[in-house]
Amino acid sequence: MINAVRGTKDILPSEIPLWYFVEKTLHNVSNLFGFKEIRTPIFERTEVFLRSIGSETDIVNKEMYTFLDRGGDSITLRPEMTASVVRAIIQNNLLAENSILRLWYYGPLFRYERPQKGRLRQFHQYGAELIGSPEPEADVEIILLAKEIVERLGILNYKLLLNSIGNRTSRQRYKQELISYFEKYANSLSNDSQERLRKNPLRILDSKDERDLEIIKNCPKIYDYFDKESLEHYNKTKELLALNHIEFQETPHLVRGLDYYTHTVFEFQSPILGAQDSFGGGGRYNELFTEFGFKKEVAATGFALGIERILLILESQQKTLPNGSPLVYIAFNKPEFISKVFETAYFLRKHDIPTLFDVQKKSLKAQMKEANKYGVKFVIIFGDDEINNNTITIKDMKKSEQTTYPFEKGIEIILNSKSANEDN
RNA sequence: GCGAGCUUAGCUCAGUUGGGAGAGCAUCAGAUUGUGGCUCUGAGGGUCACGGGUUCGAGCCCCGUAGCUCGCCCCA
Repeated sequence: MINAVRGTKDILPSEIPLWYFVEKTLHNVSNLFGFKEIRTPIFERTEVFLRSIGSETDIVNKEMYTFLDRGGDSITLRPEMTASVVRAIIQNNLLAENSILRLWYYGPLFRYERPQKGRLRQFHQYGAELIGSPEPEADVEIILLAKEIVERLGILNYKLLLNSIGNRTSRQRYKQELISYFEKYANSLSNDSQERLRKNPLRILDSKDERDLEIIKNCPKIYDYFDKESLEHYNKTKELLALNHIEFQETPHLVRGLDYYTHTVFEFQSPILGAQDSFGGGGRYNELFTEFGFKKEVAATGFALGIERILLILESQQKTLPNGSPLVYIAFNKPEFISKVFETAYFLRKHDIPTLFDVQKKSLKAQMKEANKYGVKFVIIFGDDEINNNTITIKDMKKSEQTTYPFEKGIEIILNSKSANEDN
């Protein structure tokens, strides 16, 4: 037996209704906020991600699906989408005609990691980017969009964590202070954190190690190193969130894993997800466009949601949706009646009536069983009597009642029942 | 990259000092020969992950391999 590769999975028919529900919600809310969809290729030149994500991040160092194509170019399956979107904006010159862009995206991403609960090698994200505004209003609009989706999906017991990591100069100053602080305790830090001290000291703040936590408790606070711009941006953001009655938890140690963030960062968490409790997150990335070599700075802010993690949450909340049933099953008695069956099915389908019938030469009884299993509303029965008299027997499966009509009349009844059935 | 646990029928699992491979659900077929759901009867389906070893004998003990799951790192 050949299995799907590690960390990938099939989305089976029984799961599709929930996916549709989530996708429909994403479309609707994006639309409500005036965001337009953008679709980019699922692979890019490796350079796109090297520039944006940060060369010291784990994503770049050990998680990318990178290969040389037949032309010798280094190609990478996208591990996130913001970089692709920025590349597409620049390449297509989308900022020439708009000073601001409201974009959303949805699709599969790839990261080479050990799979575990809520973590796959191919997974899906929805994301939205508000590009062209440095104002806190934009950050808040993004958070409002995220929250509206989360609420409409019916996710319970989630938390919104908020922090700011300031602008570049503030962060540089803070980073220096952090390094000199942690160096004093370098020998007491966990191995992971000693590594972080070299590569990305900010991430020590996010450690779960108990020894680290003890040391982190008294470390310098980032807010003390903010310059005027950073402080004002952060305060204004919090103020606007309060204005919108958004509850959040200020989390000074919230540091996200991608290097391109500035100022606002935030994360949505759910307790049911276990070790990976974050199902969405984002923040501001004012420096990403210049990283790409764009001629001027473009302020931007955005977020992404992990679809599989959202589905885990919804499943834990027993959220299920019915799989749509065909309306009509045509059962018949003798193989030679098949021409009548095809003819009737053709007509009904032309009139948008979902119709199916047996293609295994099953007994009438077995056909009824199958009809029942599919949950159809009506079974049309063609037996000897119906064929000989040009009639049609319609059985209402719910009421368990059946009536024989002249053929034309019976068909009319089916057509008329469609509108009444449409709300499921 | 590191650590732990699991792997018996399509699915969920039971298998008690190592000696008969089982249940429920699902599937299929019957229960006055045109008709589903409930009930009853019956049937099919397993090299007990794979490969070695110990033993008269292994699903059960030992070693190895693979797969899955969970955790660390990191992230959605």
